[in-house]
Amino acid sequence: MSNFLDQLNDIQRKAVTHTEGPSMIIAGAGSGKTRVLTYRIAYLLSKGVEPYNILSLTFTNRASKEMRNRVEALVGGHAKSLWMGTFHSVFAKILRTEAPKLNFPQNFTIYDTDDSKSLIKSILKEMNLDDKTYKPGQVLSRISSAKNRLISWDQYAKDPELVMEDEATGKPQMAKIFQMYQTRAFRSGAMDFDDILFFTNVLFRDHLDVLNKYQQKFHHVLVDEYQDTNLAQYLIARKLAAVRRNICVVGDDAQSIYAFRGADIQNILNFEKDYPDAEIFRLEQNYRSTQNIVEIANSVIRHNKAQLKKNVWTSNAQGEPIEVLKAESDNEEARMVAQSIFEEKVKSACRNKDFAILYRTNAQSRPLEEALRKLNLKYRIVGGLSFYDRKEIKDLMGYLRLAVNQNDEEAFKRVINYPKRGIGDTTLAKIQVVANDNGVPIWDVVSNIKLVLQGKAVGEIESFVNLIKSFSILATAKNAFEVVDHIAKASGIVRDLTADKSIEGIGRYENIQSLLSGVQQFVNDPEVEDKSLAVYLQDVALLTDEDRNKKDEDAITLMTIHSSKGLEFKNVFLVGLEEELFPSMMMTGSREDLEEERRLFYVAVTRAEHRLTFSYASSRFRFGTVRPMEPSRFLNEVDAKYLKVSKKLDMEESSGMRFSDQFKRPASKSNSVAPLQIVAHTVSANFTPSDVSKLKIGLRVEHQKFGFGTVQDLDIQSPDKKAKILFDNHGEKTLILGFAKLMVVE
DNA sequence: GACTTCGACATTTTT
DNA sequence: TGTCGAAGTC
Repeated sequence: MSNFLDQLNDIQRKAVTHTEGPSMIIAGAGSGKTRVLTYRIAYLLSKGVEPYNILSLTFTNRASKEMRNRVEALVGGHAKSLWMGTFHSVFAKILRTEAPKLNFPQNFTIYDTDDSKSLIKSILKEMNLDDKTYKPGQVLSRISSAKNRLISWDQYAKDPELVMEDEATGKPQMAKIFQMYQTRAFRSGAMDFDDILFFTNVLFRDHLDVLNKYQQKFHHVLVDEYQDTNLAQYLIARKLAAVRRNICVVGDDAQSIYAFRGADIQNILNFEKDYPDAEIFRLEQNYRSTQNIVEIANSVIRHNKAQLKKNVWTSNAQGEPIEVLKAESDNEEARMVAQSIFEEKVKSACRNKDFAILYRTNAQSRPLEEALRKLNLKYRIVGGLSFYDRKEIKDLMGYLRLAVNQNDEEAFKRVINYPKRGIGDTTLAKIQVVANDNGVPIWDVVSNIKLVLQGKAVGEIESFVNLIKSFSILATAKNAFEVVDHIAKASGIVRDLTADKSIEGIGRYENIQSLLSGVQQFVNDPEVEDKSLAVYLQDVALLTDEDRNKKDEDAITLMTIHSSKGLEFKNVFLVGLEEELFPSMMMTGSREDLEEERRLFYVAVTRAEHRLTFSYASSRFRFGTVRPMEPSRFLNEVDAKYLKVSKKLDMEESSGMRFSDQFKRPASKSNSVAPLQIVAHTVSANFTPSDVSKLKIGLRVEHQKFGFGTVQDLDIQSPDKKAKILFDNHGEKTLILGFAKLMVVE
């Protein structure tokens, strides 16, 4: 028992053994955070705490699965009864038992984002609103962020500030849509992702007996990735820990990258205020990466203002410099990356799975895939189009959901006419109107369809209703696999798919088979007690794709930086380091947004153990055309002494040059594909950079590389002072004055 | 009601 | 690029 404590450094051990009272572990990247968490749980168990009295919350299924495995490795079987999972899965489970208290059915459906959007679309249509002003995605994220802040629709409608914002953006009906959305979801017996957290809060607020039950139950509450909690999650954790006060949060403010989803970095920054008696542990030694990588990460994150004090260091080797690949196009970038992986594999006998390619957006994966395929390098893509997003899977899931919860409107609309049974939009619209007018679920209308309609549709609907009824009866009687197997056939989906002999058709059929084998696994899993379809659906609704193909095949990993959080690789390629792509165009507006992008960059860099490679291209296929790209400002922020540029550079004297200047290129005049002509500028002999304060709008200036130009605009308020300059030969550029050297021409 | 065609459109991150 | 919706046709 004490032996496993020996595997920890001093601070780690203190963090593990300090079990009474609140504590916060600030865990720098690669500092053994998961190890501390799992050892802490193992330590608690060894002290006699029962596993079902420990609640451990994570953000991703992957993290919770990994933690469970590692705890199990330490303490064996009784790790199984730990309450360990994502916020969403743990509280969906609790809500399932407490659902009647909130007037939700026990078998409530969980709407995914598509369901939510589709519901919003129908509401817009019914309200006769234009879905161009009210973009469903935007409406949803507005509703979502309200719920993350625990604002209900009626509070929303009463909030003058929110209403004014909506009026200012030309969306006065937003509050009404919000109301309709909640009403309809409720009527469908459905919660979306945000509702799970929102209604957990409602449950704990309105039913103190329930809150008390769980407060007594959970002697210890652990929260991983605390910097990513939103208000709803924060309050849940705080309430649950309010009585016993054994709350331990782990996080790294430098890795907070989910503000767009309502995460509030203040939660971690204010922990000490919330719990003045909290013990704080700082894990600052990085065991993962080389010195170069750690230092380059530090040098970038230093540009951020809001941070907790910490000093990440490592005793690892210096390591290789960070290589920078400079390409003409996205395709060339991809080829260079693939080539580099190929060579490194030969050189250092690495395996495919030692490599990861990280990018900002999923769309960037295509050229990379192509290049890897050409070199016969095996890869796998994490994220992107999920298995569960595929049409055929959604169709089948629609039937399954209906079998469990007939009020599920989105499922109903999805399958009522698939496979085709002659029930079209017109009929559906009529039914919808009746349902709305009477405030009842669609199902109530269709099961009494004769009262509403006549004609040939009636027969079709009746047989559909009977079909679903038979599924529903089956669903309570048999296990999930038997039910799904039957429904796949009886619904006609299998027949429809097997009729299609095209390659895609066969693929779709295979996906159905693959879903079936997933259900089989679920049924065969000895840890699953209740093998009903209802439980299966609850599980699967919160699952993402990664959780399926967990096979550790030997493949290069391609993924977004976001999904790389928490992982590590020997060799990391961070690609697409270009302005407007990374940092993303949408994130350069405010300092907060830009800082989040910088943290994202930090996360990417710190995934690497030995070797880190940056790459960027000077043109990229985006928005349907080839567009010229500028190197990312982040390249200018890293300390140049750690970098090694591999491609030949623009010939330039190194004397007095900052590395960052190497990344500057003239702007192209048009969006043409042609490589850019670099017009060299010979610096005047007397060139001495002028002080920033000398700059004024309208003045003539000289730049080392861009030559002469006129100052158009100045921004010396913000931390990175900028000047917009119209160069005679290079067009307009916005320069960061910290790097660009400008001389005022007298 | 089903199927086709065309044009507009937008492309950040995810439980 | 590829998806989606609207409009037109059978």
